[in-house]
Amino acid sequence: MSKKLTKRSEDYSKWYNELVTKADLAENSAVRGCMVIKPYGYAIWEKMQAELDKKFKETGHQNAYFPLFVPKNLFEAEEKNAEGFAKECAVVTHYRLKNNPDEKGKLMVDPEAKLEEELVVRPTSEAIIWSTYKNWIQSYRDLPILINQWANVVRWEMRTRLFLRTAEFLWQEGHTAHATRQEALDETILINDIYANFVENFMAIPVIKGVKSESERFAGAEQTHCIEALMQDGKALQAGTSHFLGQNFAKAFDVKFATKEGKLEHVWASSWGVSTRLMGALIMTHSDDNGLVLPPNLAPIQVVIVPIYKGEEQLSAISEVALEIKNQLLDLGVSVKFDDRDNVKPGYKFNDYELKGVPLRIAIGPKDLEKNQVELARRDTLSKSFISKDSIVEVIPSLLKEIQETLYSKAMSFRDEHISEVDDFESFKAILNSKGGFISAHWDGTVITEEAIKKATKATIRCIPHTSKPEDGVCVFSGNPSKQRVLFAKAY
RNA sequence: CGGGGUGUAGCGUAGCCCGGUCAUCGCGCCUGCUUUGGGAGCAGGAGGUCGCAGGUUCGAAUCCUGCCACCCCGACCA
Repeated sequence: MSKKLTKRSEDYSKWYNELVTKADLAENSAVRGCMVIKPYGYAIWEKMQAELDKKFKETGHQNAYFPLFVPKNLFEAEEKNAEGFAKECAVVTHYRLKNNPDEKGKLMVDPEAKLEEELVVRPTSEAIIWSTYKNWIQSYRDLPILINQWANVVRWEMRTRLFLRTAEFLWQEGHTAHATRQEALDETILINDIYANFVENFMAIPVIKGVKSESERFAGAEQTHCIEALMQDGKALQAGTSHFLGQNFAKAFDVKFATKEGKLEHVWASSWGVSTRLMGALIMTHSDDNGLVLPPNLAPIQVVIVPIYKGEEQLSAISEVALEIKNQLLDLGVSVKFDDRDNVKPGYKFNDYELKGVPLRIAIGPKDLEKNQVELARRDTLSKSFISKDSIVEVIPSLLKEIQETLYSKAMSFRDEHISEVDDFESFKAILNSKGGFISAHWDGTVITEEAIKKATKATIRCIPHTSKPEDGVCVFSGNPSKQRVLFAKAY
């Protein structure tokens, strides 16, 4: 196995796969289309979870948990939703195995143990949750219901990719019920804003907020709000979605409530989610040929201290200083690792922590002890400098903050450089195939045109941005009149 | 599900056309010594049903058939 990563510019997919496995985030599982998230990767996910969970609770949401299995008759209740997910459902049909009489030591599915009602492994939980909400809601006094669950879901995708599209993935899904249309709409937008703030401020990934076109909308939703990010290869990635479900699920599951006036009405709903796919976005937005680059807010290790020494004596002298620094930083809430492993050399450690994206590295050797200094290296810029040992406590926290901001603004300028305003289809195709990124173009609003563009270019409408101003123009494909620009891109 | 490719030690691989000391090499792992300011060196060592099941043959990693898995490109998707 070569020590260096494949270069990003040479083979983007290969670079990505190597990075994910070599940085110890995750690996392919022996189970088809599934992945194993390793401790280092999971630590990052946990930080993301904690931050999001805090935001949900601050806005009045509660966590709960619903079953993994959805009886088929419940699943099919909301027709559009069922239809949208039908092709990718794993289904439990039996509940027992038995010894295979023809092959010793082998098991077989017991044909006697066939389930009368098949169980769908949830690809999303609207059905099971709404069948439950039916029992929880009688009056306007029971509303709103603001519930989130952290769970795994299964979608039997044809082709999978670490973090971005696995057969099983972890996510949070919120499911809310409201008395009025407006309240449900407000919730939908509130959550999309929470997602945007989280992804921008914590993950340092700039996003575009908008709504999906009809054909890209969640199955069973009236409106799908989303945040769209741009990866370094010029492809877009849907980073989160928040759906306004109207009364579709309430009608499908017959969920009604008595209003103040004593009338019976169907409740209004939203659902929303982000998944471990965000890990993919994190990796693809910031990383380089040396490996992962983690924003300090999400880095499980923010600072690593590497000693450089000959012999026991030097090591113990350096350790003393290193541990003093470590404790000072821990007191400031900075997570620090002192790597005093003796079986690998400093150069190995330097490369290893660069691969793992640790934002700051402190190296301490005998020369530094003499000069009362340390060597400080930034992961994002790969630059090194010497700072006085006594200034560490001031420098590090502000530097971590600076790195966080630098990563964001770097990603932001890359993103902005890759939004092209285009008015004819030839340039549309040319730009899409040369520099990629988002293409802001007029669209006549029809599904037919959207389909035709997708067929011709593989680009889809990522969203109709909230910032898109009304502007008269003609559709880049059909030449029909258009009222505003939308964003196209090739997407993951 | 269509088109292409791959399966050899924990990882990455050579060998396959042309069957016969062919199981190769690198990384990693173990032991010892020397090393330590950007992926250490030397010496010794452990580790393999050559994806699975059949077949052809005196003899199969190599040829044939079937199956399985994975990867890439389409269709599908967060």
